[in-house]
Amino acid sequence: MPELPEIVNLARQMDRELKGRKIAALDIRQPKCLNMPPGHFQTLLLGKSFVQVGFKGKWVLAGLRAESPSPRQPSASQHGSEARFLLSLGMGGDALFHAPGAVLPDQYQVRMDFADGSSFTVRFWWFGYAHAATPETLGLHKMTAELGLNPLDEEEFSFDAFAGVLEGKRGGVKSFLMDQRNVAGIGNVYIQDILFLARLHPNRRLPSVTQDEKRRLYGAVREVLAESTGMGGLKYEKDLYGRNGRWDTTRVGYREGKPCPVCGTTIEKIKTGSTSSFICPSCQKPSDDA
Amino acid sequence: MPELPEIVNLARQMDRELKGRKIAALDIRQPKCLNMPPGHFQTLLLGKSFVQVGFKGKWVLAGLRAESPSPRQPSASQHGSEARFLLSLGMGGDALFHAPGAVLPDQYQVRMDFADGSSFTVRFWWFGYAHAATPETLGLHKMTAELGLNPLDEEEFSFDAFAGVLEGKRGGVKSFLMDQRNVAGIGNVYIQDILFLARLHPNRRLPSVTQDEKRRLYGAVREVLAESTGMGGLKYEKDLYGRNGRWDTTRVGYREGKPCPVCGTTIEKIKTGSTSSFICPSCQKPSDDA
DNA sequence: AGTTGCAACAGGGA
DNA sequence: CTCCCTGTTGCAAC
Repeated sequence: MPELPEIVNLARQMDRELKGRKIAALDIRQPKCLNMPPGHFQTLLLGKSFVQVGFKGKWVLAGLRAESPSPRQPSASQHGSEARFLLSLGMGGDALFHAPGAVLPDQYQVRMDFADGSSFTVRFWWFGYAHAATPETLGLHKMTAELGLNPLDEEEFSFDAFAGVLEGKRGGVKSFLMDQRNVAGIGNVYIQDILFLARLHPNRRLPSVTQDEKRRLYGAVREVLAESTGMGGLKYEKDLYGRNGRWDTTRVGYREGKPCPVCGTTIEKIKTGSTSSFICPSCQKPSDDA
Repeated sequence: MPELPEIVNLARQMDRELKGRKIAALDIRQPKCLNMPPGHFQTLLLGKSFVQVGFKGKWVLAGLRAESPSPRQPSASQHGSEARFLLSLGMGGDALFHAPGAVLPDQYQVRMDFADGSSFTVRFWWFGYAHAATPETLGLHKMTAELGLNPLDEEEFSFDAFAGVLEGKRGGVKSFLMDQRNVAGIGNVYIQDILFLARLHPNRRLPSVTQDEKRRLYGAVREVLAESTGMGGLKYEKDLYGRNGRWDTTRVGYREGKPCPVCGTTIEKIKTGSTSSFICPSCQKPSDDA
């Protein structure tokens, strides 16, 4: 579940399903994916319950709290009672909920067992992170602290805000959108259809992008991400219950050799920096500077 | 007098000529070339006498001291009595000594008048610096503090030291030698003949440079710089007394269209990054990676 | 299919 | 023909 639409849906499901569940046990099979020694990680999370689950870019951010021994105690006196759980699926993988008694998968990097017998397993295909923090250290968590605009938030991701982040940048349009410090949540899947809809070549230099093209790009980001989010994310990715999404890269992404849905020209796969891009050479012409 | 051979000769002459001379007045016509407000600059240098003059890369470094009011006073008690004068001619210019009564040039950025009526003028063609420091702040002077090996010092610039600085670097051989943090004093004039003698293309990647080629490169650096230093520097540059040097770029530097002195092939002028290079396309073949 | 950190590189400015 | 600073790009690592 790499990119923003999948993360949004996963976080929403986790919020509903995990809220109130108390972490009774932690099975950490790959300590390397943590940001601290396993013992410290356990100390931070064990015995705490999920309060709410949200997202930030490609990260799931969960807030947990220890159940107050005396409910009338003011929260200020509950030292160390709050924690944050931060999850990044990296290049893919899944995060699954298992009802009490359900069969657990063989492979996972981290497993949480809840007090009621249900479980939560996290499996990475490659390079994922299961991090923990306190409210105080959350700001020091670089991978989430420096994330840029949330493209699904209409207030935050206004056209003016988008144009403001673009201001003065000189690189290519693809590397700009994939830099999580600018806009948070776009990866190498959704970028393909975004650039196709905006009719921009991936290597197009930002200084030459016109106001009209900025508008198209802005609209394409919103359209593609909202569309997939509404369809439960990519059809190749699984949600919290192992169900696949319904969105497919129906335009150009990963469709080399097939015809462009607009003009019929054969879609090409090209190398752009260290990543691959899929373009319609007719709809997304390289510019003089691209 | 941009590069090391000219600076070495200038510093040597300044050491002999200026030693003991006391700065009686300072005429600062271009405050931008200083590293502090003119008033502070004057406070540091006025009334002090040159003690010795040396060099570091393309910089002339002079030590000055206030004459001790009581010669038997230990130096530790003479607070603020020492100063450093740092001079960089940038892309060219001259630093001239004028005997008492001599006619001064019309144009200069900084003029020093000495107590005996003699003078010293500094003129930049472009971007030069006349800086001052105390013994305490000298280490904070980034432009001189981070300079690398002195290629004219046989002890310091041993082949092993040279190979040590090369170790692990992955860029091109020209940008390596022109980076003053590696070896200090080589600019775009001497680099041309150095690379020609070493038979290396400017863009040759360091990881592919063989031990033999490293030896050739090391020898070429020493040979070219020592040769020019012994001839008083470049024939287009002037020394402290306005006299030109005798060294010319006799091999390939700035000789596009003329024949290579070794094989007769026509010398080419090529763009290498942001600087120009002059090569014999036959003697300095580009490698697979260059 | 991702992110970091570093080295190398390019552009603008003094 | 110089240098510094900044942003960008490429590479290796996890």
